[in-house]
Amino acid sequence: MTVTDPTSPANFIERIIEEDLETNKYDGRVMTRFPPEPNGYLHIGHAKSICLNFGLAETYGGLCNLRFDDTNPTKEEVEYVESIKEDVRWLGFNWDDRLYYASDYFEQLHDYAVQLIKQGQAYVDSLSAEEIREYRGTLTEPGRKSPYRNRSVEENLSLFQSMRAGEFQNGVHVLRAKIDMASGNLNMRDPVMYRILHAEHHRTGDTWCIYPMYDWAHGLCDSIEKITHSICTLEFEDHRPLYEWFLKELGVYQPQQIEFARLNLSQTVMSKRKLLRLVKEGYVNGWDDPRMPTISGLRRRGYTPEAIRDFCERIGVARKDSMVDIKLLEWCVREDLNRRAPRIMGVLRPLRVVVENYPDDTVEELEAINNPEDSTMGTRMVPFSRVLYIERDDFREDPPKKWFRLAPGREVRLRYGYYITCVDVVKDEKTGEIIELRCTYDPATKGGWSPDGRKVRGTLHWVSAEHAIEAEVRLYDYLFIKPNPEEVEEGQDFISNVNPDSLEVLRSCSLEPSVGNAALGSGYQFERLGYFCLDPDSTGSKLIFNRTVTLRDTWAKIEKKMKQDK
RNA sequence: UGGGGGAUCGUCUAGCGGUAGGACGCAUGACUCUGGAUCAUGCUACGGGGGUUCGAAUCCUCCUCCCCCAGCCA
Repeated sequence: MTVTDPTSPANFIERIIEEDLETNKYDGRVMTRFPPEPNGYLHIGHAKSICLNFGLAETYGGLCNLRFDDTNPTKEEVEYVESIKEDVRWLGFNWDDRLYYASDYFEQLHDYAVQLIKQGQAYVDSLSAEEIREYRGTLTEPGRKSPYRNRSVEENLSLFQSMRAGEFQNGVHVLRAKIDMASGNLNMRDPVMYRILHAEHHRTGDTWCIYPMYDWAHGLCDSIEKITHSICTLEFEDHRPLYEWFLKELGVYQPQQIEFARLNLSQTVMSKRKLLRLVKEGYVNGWDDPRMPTISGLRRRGYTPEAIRDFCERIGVARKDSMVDIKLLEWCVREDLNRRAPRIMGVLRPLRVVVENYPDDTVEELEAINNPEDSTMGTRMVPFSRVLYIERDDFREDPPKKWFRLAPGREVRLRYGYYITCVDVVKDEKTGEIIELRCTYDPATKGGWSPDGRKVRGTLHWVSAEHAIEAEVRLYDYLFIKPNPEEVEEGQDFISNVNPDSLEVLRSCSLEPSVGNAALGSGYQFERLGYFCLDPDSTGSKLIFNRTVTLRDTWAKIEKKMKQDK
């Protein structure tokens, strides 16, 4: 009970697979697939599915295919295909040469449809879309049989042939499976297999004007690819009987469909439709906006594939609807970046500090550790001079209790530098705004140590004004103000929960000179502030950093608690 | 009032007839040249009622609540 068996299955799907392996159900094979529809960008919910499918294949010595479910040419585009491939690859998964498209199988799918017609199990229906809906019945009432349901095999064959040949306009006919109009499962009430769509397909062009529906195509694609475990989300549970019916009636190889609960993440939305709305209505700046839960957004934000994979592992796999706290995602990226990100000093809201007793013609290079978690990352030199910037937040004219940082008369340590004491505060005469601090330093404390061993609680980050690199920094907060954006007043929708302050742009930040050669996307820890990465909007003359996530901020908690206690 | 699923700490998840565990979160403390990291300690959980059993989160039964399905979307 206290020790987890490391070889035991991590979730119910692994348990099923292990049982199948034991009973030799699929000759010891494990074959999965990730089947996105190329009609939008991948998000963190897809990452869960990707990690699951590719991960399962990996742990059981199987393979996972990447298959585009491109059966609806009116919604799908090559652009999405490319972005999906990039995202899966970036996450660290490899499909080798097993890149497939449902459209690769259109001819086979068509032949199988002909077979079903010949078996008397599919028919061409000529009811309109509205009529089909009416005939389908409701949740509590059975459906009615279409008047076209008893067309002869010959007539069905000929009509279907004409459908394929383009002799009809959109919507005139459909091909339906003949199953059971009285079934309690609506999916079994003669589901549509093919519809007429005179549309250009991103891969097959105008070869086809009839396109297979999901239920018809998906199971057959799985069957053709000899998938063993076809993993999908809970809403397809009702489709499983149909999935099995098609394959059984056709007498072809039958994988098993297994459903799991999709990921919901607090403080964000996950449906493509809603994400699209955020983009279209300008609440964010595109699909890769760092506030978006898309893979491309997370990547731009500075999340690492390792962090995302770790997250997907930690959230587990089950059949229960749930909402994962976004704080777990944040913890995962901190955990990863803490180990790997080089540290630098950067001041977001600079406050000028003049060290009065420091010579104004001197610059010292002080040694700083690149990563205290990893000594192999070495050290670097940072310049120190008479005029510095510190963080405005690190100074209080009238400090509260437990304040370790700078205040009039207080002494603090400048990280890797000297101890300084604030001796004067210079203000703008008109506005009263603090524009400069006058300090003195103790030359004996070079490097941050005092020979007399006196205690200094506060350590501040800083940059030398003369040497600083100016940069823009974008701070991000949650996109929605509520953990569950769907929780709204009557008559409102999730848009009413958009956080108006999810983006704060700081245009004159000062960073230590060593970040001048920062590489795109690589993460840094700005000491005491958080993790940041260079944004692709950067140009040669202007650096732009995104804040990936803050560091844990104990002081903020203390301050918050003190306010609450009052 | 059809069909299909699901209910375990605040959150996610383990458990598969034998003392309900882990992670995140939160709280407190230790340590620290990042109020970071780390470490330690703690935190009102088995939806409810019956039953079987020496023993039930687990098996049976009744109930309650939640989710999904009426696209020629996936």
